[in-house]
Amino acid sequence: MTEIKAPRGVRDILPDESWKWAYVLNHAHAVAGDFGYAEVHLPIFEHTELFSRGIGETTDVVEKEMYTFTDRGDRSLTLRPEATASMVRSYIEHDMAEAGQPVKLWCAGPMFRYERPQKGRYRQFWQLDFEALGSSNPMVDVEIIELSLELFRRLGLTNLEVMVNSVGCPKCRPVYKGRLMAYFGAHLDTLCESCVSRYSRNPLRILDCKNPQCRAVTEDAPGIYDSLCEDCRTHFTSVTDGMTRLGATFHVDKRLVRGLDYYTKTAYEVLSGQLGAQNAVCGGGRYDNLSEAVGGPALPSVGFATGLDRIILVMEEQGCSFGKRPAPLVYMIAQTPAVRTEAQILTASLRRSGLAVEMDYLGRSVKAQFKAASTLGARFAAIIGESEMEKGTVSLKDLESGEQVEVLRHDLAGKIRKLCESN
RNA sequence: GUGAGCGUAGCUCAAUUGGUUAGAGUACUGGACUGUGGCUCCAGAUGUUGGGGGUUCAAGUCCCCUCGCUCACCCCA
Repeated sequence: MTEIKAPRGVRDILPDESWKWAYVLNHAHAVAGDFGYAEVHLPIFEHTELFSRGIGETTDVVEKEMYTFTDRGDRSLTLRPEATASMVRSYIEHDMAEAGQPVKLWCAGPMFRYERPQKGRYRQFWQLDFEALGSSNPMVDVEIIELSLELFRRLGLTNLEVMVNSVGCPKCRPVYKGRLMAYFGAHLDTLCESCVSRYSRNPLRILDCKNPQCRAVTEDAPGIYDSLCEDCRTHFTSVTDGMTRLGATFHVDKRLVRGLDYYTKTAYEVLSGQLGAQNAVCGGGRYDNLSEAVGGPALPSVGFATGLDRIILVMEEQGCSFGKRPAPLVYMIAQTPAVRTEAQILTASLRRSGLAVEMDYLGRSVKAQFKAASTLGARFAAIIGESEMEKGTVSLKDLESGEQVEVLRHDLAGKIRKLCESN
């Protein structure tokens, strides 16, 4: 029998790494609290229709990256490739319009896209997703962007680039699209093969092609600002003004477009040079028409998603702190086989008083148990041997200072606490 | 889906123009130190060389297929 391995593009987050994930998630919880976003837990699969209609039939995500399957009830279901559509679905389904607007929600969890794995890109990857639903106020756009930046600030990330743009709305985007097509139509022979196909499907995407020849052409392409309608123009100005007021550093990038159809007005990305080709740590923007696209009421909203795997990758490359790796406070050492049962009783009683305690189950030598205590990063070793057994005591060694005291068994937890406080 | 590079012990890597029993470091276990960690020394255990086929007297090494990993295109978090 051949060894079964994890499927391509998915991975195990093992103890060496999982504590770092917890660190980042803790900060996400804290920031969400400070900004007034409530956590929700959404399903990992939805009706395929939610994504095909919400994200857009002709997007790459829907066309070739979804994990779609039929269940036993013959329903077409899809592992979520992103969370925004589910958020909107949930808002509509639970009539959140009744609550004060905007409704501010966030969630964390795995997303699934069938793509060729590479640095910072997995088939199952975690996103933190924040959404403010039910407001068209540009100040909410500013809050969303500031929220993402504050999270990165608290995590100690540096050298991030914030790119902002407006992608217009159904009123003015067609106008811009027309102007783009008129422009690119005259340059079709110089564009790369995929840009030629983009020309007919979604000419805006030609703008972020990395091909040098295409870039040269897009350099002189008409910018979207001249085509924006009054509403989109003032909205965009309000957003950039708001960010400037908050002291945020950002670049207006007229090439920034989105691969998902639902974006309107504000689009933004946070980039890091540490991620290789997959350089987006965070992406988001406004999506005033997503709700209607999936059959809901008008619901102007703005939000962002950030990749947890990528955040951690960048943090590691930048040498950011993840706090302290969890370690036992006390390692219980049994000198002889005869006192092992006693060691377990002591371990249990310390744990019941809320202390992190570890002990040996391999019957290893005292020396090896001390070694394990050091390796695990325990602050104290509690030693119980024949003489302690007789006297009803435990020896307690501070592994940092090397000092050792002998205390009565029922004083052990108190003594440990006292030593922790005085230091 | 396309392209390039790479698969040897749990991990990081050796192994001459193809050459006989595939090694070292690290980690692990034990000992030196029979009740005390980090340092040092000694000993022990560990492999279908990713899998399959071919060439050859002989394959970890060369060829083909396959699987996987990595990076890039594409797309995005």
